[in-house]
Amino acid sequence: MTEKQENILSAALELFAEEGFKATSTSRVAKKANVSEGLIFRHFKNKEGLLEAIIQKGEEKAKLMFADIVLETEPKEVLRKTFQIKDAMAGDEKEGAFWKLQYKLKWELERYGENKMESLKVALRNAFNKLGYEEPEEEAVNLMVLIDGLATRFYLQEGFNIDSQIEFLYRKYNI
Amino acid sequence: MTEKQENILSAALELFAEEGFKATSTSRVAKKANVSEGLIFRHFKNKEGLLEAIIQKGEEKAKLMFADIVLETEPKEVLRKTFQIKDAMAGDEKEGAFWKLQYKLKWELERYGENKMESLKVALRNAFNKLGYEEPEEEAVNLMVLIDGLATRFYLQEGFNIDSQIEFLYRKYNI
Amino acid sequence: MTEKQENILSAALELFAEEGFKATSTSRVAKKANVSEGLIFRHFKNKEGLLEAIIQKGEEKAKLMFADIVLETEPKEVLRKTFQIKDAMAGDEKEGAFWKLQYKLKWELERYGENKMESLKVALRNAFNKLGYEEPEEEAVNLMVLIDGLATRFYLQEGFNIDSQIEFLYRKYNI
Amino acid sequence: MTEKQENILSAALELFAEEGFKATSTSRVAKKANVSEGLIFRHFKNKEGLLEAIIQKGEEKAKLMFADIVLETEPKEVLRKTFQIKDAMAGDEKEGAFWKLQYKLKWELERYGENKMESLKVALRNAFNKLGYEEPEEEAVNLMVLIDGLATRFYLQEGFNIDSQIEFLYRKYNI
DNA sequence: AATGAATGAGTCTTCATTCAT
DNA sequence: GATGAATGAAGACTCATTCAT
Repeated sequence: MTEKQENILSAALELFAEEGFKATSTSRVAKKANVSEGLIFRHFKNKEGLLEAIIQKGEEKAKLMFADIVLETEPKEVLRKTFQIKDAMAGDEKEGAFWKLQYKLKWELERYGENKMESLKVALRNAFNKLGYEEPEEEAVNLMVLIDGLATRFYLQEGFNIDSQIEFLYRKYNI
Repeated sequence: MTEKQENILSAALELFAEEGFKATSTSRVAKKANVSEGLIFRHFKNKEGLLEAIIQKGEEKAKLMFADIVLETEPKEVLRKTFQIKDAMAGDEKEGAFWKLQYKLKWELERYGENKMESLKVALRNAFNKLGYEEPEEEAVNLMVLIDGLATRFYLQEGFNIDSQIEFLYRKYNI
Repeated sequence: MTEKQENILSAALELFAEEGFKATSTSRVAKKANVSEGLIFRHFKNKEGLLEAIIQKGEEKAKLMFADIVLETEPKEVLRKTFQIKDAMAGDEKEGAFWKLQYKLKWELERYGENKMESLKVALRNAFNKLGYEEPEEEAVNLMVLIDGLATRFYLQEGFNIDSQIEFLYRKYNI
Repeated sequence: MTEKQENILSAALELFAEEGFKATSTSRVAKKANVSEGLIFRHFKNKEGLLEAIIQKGEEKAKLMFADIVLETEPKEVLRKTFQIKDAMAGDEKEGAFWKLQYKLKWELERYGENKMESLKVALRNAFNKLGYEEPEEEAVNLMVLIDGLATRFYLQEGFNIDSQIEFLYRKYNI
């Protein structure tokens, strides 16, 4: 992967996350990456190919994060680590942009199955089970839904204080 | 408001909700509304003017719904009615499309302040207060965030069982 | 059919006939027709749609010409009229261009069935039959093949004297 | 001439003959020849240089064929050998493609003078003269025109029975 | 000799918008 | 109020060609 290829990838990631996939023109990506427009197509074939490449690259990072949660045995730690997803979302430009892109794409393309979340659900269900919750399955789903909501607010509602809200959840879940 | 104007409005509502604002061309709106493309601009000036008109029209419906919740004094009823937002989201084509559009636009344009939700928050805070919750403000915000998450799932995750999840919440909130 | 539409059509006809279909850019057609490039697509949908429109329009002219031959009962007159196809090929800019286009397209796109020539073959076979030729079918095909050859030379070989060659054929066929 | 150079040449020959010169991209030639695109330009300078090389290589083959006809003294044999051009057109992939390319290019680029055919005309004129035809010059031209027509049909009209047509000509010319 | 990265000009096409009628 | 013709700018993508290695 040449330097220019990397430039394209990260320029596109930021622009897609900021403006959306359709709304971002390949010419703007090229300009931001300081690259001729044609090069995008030579390397990624399509605008979609470009998107695919971005996603695939990020997916690996995501898997690592989930793996860390899934392997955790201490139930409270599972919950705590789950809430730390927020740190990824608020991470450096590239990491944060990637997570924002995930949600943007969900809404724009209605693509991206939740199946890759399945392992997280299993981990959460186990954790809630161990913690004695009566409906661990529902609790797990509920928590994941809540995280989608938090992401929505975090990315879209200017001034939303996600930290205080997460602290509240720490208290609520007693962790 | 002539019939053709209405046609344009509802055609645009559906298309914007389905495909997104940018991705929907005025020509497709015109075709779906059985109207010449020029007419859109005569009536709404802009593509954005068209969006504005849709939003404004829907806003009124939304206000009515929130008003009903805000005026409610029985705290458990406040919660129950809040969860009934789901029925609106699952409503007939136009109502459902309108709510979907709200979220789509949030992500696409990152516009639409939450201020119109402020009244709902107040109502929920009061309700949680009356119900003896220790942190009514945080509980209110938490519930609203949860609703955003539920909407995300409802619209995007094929096969998501929102009803069972809401029933779970009924139990959780003991209503 | 507005004036601009006609302009597009005849500009395209000339350019396609001169340079070929693929080699002619829609932007050059637009420029030659004094028209915005977009208009081509509004009226003809595609570059191919434009070609289709040209062909269909010319096809009618061709049918008329063949009809005149087919209805002729005097066999020598049938042959004479067949050779008059040359006058069409050498006709005014539009007519000449149309016939040239036919051959260009044959070679460029390998499209255009000969079935529309079938009626001409029948007429020629009958004529040769009446004139006592022993193999009227083969004579008919041979003459049509010869005409393809003449067209090839007429359009491509600078300085080819088609008239003297046709006069020779008049003598050969004794007409 | 290295092996890769040969690969390029024959890949280009086939593609040009199949799709036309303009319609064939250098990238497709490179792909078909299993060669980097740059190599085409290193060896042939231009896309046109590539064409030139193909033509020049083929020209030699053509000269050999014509030479055989020209040196023939028996007039009927001259005619017979002329009709055997068909065997070259129907020859193996490379030989057939080369002849098809000749005609394709005639129509696409309107290049390729007939002067290289001049020697064939002389041979035919002599033959017709010896055979006692009254207008040997015109007969010669006529036959060559006919061959262009036969080529047109052979390459473009699916199902055209060129053999039966040539047999008919054998009878007609009494050879 | 050979590659593969890189480019700039050009291709077809779509889009929001204007205007005469 | 309503149409449909018309446009200019921008969109994704392709192409012949160059150049460093």
